Amino acid sequence: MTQKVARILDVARAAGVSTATVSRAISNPDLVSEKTREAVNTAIRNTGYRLNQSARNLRKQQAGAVLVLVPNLGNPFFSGILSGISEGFADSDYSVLIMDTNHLPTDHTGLVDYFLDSRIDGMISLDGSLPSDALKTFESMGVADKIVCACEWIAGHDLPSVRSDNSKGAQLAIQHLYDLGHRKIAHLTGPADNVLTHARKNAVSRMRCELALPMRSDWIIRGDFSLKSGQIAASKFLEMPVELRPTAVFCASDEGAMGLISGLLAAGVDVPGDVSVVGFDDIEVAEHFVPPLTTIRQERRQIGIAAAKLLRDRLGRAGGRHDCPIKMIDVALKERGSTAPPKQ
Amino acid sequence: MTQKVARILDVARAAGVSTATVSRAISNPDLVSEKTREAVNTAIRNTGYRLNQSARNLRKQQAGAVLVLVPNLGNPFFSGILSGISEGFADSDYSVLIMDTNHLPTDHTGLVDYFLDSRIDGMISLDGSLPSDALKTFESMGVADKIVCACEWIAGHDLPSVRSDNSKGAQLAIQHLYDLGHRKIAHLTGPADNVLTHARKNAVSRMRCELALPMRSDWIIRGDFSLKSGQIAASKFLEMPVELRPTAVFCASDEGAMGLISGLLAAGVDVPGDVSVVGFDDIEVAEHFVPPLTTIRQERRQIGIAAAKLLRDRLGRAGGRHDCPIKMIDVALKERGSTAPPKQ
DNA sequence: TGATGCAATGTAATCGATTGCATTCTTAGA
DNA sequence: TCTAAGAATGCAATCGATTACATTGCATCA
Repeated sequence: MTQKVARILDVARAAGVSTATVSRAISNPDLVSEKTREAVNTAIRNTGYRLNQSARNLRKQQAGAVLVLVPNLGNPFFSGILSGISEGFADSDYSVLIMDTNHLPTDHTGLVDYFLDSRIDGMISLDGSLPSDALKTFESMGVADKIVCACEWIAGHDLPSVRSDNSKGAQLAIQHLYDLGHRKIAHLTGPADNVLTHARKNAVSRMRCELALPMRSDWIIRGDFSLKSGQIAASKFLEMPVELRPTAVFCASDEGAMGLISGLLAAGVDVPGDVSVVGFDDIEVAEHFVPPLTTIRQERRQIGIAAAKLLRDRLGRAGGRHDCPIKMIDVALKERGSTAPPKQ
Repeated sequence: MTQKVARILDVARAAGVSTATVSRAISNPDLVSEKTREAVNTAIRNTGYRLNQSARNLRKQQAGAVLVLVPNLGNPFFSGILSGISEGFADSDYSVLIMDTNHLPTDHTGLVDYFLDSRIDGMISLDGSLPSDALKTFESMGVADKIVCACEWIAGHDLPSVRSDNSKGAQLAIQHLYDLGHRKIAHLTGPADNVLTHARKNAVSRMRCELALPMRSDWIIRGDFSLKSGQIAASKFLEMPVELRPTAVFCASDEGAMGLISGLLAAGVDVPGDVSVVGFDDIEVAEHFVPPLTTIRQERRQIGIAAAKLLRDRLGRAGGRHDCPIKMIDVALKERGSTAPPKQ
């Protein structure tokens, strides 16, 4: 009843060749003759043969899996990237593991084990705050060249990475507000220790100089990308004397922007009537929000695909090479309903 | 320089025992003497030995991984469940793969391959809409008893599952509105073909009878759990003649509720002043929304942990048994700012 | 004609752990 | 003192694919 699954030997017998030939027909079709290849394929079909990944992995000394490290799975921003990564590995022999760094002990010991246990061959980190210790361990284990970053990157370590053009994004946002006529422009930042926060904040500062915009220190509002921090920003806004309030806020994340807008609307401050708001990310809900959010679109799926490609390249190679490509993905302004010219 | 990683044989030599003993010391400590066990452990520490999972998997004819099937990774509702599942497998030798069914071909062929290729030993599906064909294939392959459902379940198939007490949730919501004084209560449903939609809608109907609530067919608003469908529901609401409008809406999802509220607020209908809204799920943003959302809390993390436990039990057993436990997780009403007594 | 090279295929070792069976050692009971 | 049972351990086959190396067959060229 429970018929045994076919092994490579069964295929070999059915095709009248050796297991070596079957193996080659599968992984290196060029090495076998046209005729044999067909015989093998027929035999595979007839026997219902399926390659045993464990056996292959053992023999090839690989794990057949890669790990994606996500700072917070609950953040909808990451789904598109994961989707792209999955797609990028779909036609490969790698499985994609996903892990939330929130669920990891803070020292990331468990993570190191994954490599050590040869459960994964490589890693894509969407988390720029990997502890330096963990990275050093990876380096000493010789697997550091099997790690790539996406979206965020890790300051002080030369890891290949794929990222959006954050400077350009911030530039586009400020320029858009400027073109609408805004001059008093505030910035809601991300968390203090985040690389994206710096990149975006610096670009904002540069634009401020360039366009000779007025500046007040409380127009830099510290946030952390979250909805909640947006609401807090709203109360800070409301505390400002009316004449000192900015007429526009560029937020480093869509969630922050949405929280801010909710808070402002609830207090009777109209968006975009009284204040214009620009977000960053273009997460799914952005265009369904009320008002629909003007934001900087990140091509999340593309970032994922590019990161997958980058890692696959490195997995293929012998390793040891220490180049560190940085792939920049373009961003674009999505003009929607949350921005308008300032009241004069 | 690049020292070879220690194999079990190296440990055996260092401890002065056979590989069999080392293996037993690791996987079945009871079988070896106290003394040997210590010697082996010391040897493991000294050699820096790490078990090679591929080798173990090959020998034990297992994959060492389970797959979690998510209908839509972009939906923040699932993150807590994933977190629970990860936690439930943290102390096991299983890796957790996560896959979004959106990225799968609609016939789920790729999925079937995962089992066939012995890349996974079992599966947790958060998606109740797995095609029957795929399930039949699993049955004929004899792996159907390695599948459990969580949150959603699959109508017409006897799979073990973990789910929230949806009826109770709906009951609590309606009762809460009733207690506040509402009688004209509408229901924003989920997508038509979803098991949760039915469970919640049926419970609503039952409560309507029980409490002798008035009923109009347009008080059942068809939605699909999404933010957008909430906004659409808002326009439907606004189209109703004022005297026929419900004074409260129970939504089958938080996102739907949030979309609805946004739509209503934008049109000048106050929540909860003019209409009370109750959600379902208690996703993270719910309590940060404006107004904070009254909702039915699902213990997502617990669901995940329970599902992991259920699957681990079945992975341990020989298989073939055809019991089908259903674990019900309790829900609770979270009273927040989106509900209030109706205007009289 | 014989040597040479290349393409196609086969043989068998190998990856590293697990485990059925055999063996040795202990200890209790007769 | 001898036997038997049970505990502890070792030996060696095994999981299923890959691949270094060996072999065969054929075409080409001097």
